Amino acid sequence: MLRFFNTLSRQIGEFKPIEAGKVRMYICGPTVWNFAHIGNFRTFIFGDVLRRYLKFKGYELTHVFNLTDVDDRIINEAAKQNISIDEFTAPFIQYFWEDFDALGNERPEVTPRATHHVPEMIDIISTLLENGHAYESEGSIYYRITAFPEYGKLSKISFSGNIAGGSERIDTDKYDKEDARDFALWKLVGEDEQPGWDAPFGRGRPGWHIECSAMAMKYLGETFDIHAGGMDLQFPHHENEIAQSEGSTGKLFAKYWIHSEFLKIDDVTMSKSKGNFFTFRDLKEQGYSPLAMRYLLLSVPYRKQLNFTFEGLQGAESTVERLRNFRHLVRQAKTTDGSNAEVMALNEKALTDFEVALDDDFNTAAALAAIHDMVREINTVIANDGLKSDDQVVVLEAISKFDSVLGIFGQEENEILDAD
RNA sequence: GGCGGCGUAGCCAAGUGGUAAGGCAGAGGUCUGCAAAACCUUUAUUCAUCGGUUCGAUUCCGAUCGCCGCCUCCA
Repeated sequence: MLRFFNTLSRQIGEFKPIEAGKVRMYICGPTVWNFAHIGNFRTFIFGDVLRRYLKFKGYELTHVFNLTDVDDRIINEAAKQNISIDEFTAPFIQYFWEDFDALGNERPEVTPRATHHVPEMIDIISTLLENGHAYESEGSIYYRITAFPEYGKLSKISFSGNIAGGSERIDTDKYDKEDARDFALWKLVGEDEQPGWDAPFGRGRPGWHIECSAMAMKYLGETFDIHAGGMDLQFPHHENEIAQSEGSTGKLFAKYWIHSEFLKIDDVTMSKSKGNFFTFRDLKEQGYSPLAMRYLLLSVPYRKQLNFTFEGLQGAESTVERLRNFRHLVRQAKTTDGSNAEVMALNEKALTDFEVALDDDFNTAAALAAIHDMVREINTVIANDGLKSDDQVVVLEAISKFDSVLGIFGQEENEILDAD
């Protein structure tokens, strides 16, 4: 029975999809203004494991993973280079998918781009204007938070207690909003200014949050099962998505919310703004393998902060090598007919432990331990007694099952050795 | 100021009211022509500190210290 932590309820509970046997899931993807760093990939790799595990559990999955290809950073960078935002983002989109694939992630069913869904965003904004959840001010459109009493239900942020320590940031807003918390749905853009889209309420460009609402509801419906993303998106991004979506439909937006924790480096959050980040390419150039990076990022459960160190990455490299050697050893083992009860039992136990671990809030650390236990024990059997033909088959099947979820064994590179 | 999380061996890390999974690194050994791989043994009387509850706490409660995050663009 799959159980996991739902940010909405702040509790671990059983997963019950809206429609039996099917899961509709949305995960916030990258803003393609730069190379994604491995902190970003921690979330995306976890999302991939989440995706694969749902399939492992037999669910039919529709997984939407968006690309944000319009925002202030992109507009500014494109302007600096005097090119369109599409020209600016094109290479980063390509790099992103290259890195995403190289790290062993499966492509989601739908990977929409924000700029291709502006009409959908305009529709939602129109609805919000009609039903009083949005208003116009100086040509831009803002969300009226007072019209959505449940605002704050995801992040549990209380606005009654004032933010004495840091409120000056909110109050410095230069726009004319009814309430400091209100956020932009549509930003006014001049006639010649790019990028800009025509809407019934004026030429402009979408706010960040509305993108995800529009893409999620377009492909998954007004209510869907799981919405995931990084911790930092919990507020305000996800809170605002809920406000926009539920404000326009009057229905529950997402039933389960999952947030993955940060990657830290030297005990500080790895982020572009802090400048302390490594991209996939940085590490690749230094000779580290994608499998080791993936292993390292999965070795700590997703709800716990992970401190990135090169010592840890080096260790992951050794560990992955050991796992790959094991598979190779099993494949190569000279077998005799029949089966060994001990191996069969070890195999069963590993599969059970693996599933129990992941059923328990996606405990990848415990799932890996289950694999290691099996590897060690069966290595011993191989060293002492050799392998029976049936053992070989079931063990290879088990590895394949583990890897259908985790993706840490990688491709078979030494097929020549197994050519027989 | 508000809210949340964390503190387990050299490093990463799971976990439970009954006496510490797993991985990496280190040490010794087996195997091997050498090496690699693999295997075996070994590495926390102890789970930040101090109290409390309990027959018994790392696990529950309280306090303290330390670290991190969100409240502002960020996976």
